[in-house]
Amino acid sequence: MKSRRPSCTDSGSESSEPDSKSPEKYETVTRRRNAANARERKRMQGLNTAFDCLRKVVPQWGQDKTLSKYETLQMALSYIMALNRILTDARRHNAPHRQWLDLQFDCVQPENYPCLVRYDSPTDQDYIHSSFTYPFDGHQVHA
DNA sequence: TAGGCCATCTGGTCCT
DNA sequence: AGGACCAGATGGCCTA
Repeated sequence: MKSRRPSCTDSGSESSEPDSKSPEKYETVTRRRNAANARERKRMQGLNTAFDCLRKVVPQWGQDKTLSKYETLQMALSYIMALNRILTDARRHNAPHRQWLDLQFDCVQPENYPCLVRYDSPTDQDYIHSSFTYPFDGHQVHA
């Protein structure tokens, strides 16, 4: 995790000038602003923690570079749709053998990444690739 | 150097 | 009144 923002002081509010007519009011405004900044920082950190959790669950091709927030959301969306499709197809084909369903879930387990899937056959490979369509091109979601 | 991504600050709005 | 959430602005870091 990068630590940033060396140019701005941690306390913030240097740039803005609260009403300086009353020193007390100035202090109150400054204190509240700093508190709000701290809360916002904490909130964003929580959000980033959530993104990190999501990145761990979501497939990630090529581990050299972490997904951006936008990419993570897109990937999560695509991942959910892929899983949903697997379930739908299982129902449609009446899934006579639970083994089949297990195989599909096996194929999209995160621990199998970055390859994404464990291919048992060329057919499986095609199926999963068609199920999982993260839109690297143009950030479009293909349903 | 430009563009992408990000952290932080800030003011506004809504809710408790 | 104060906290949570949000979006815009700003500036730093990194990579092609």
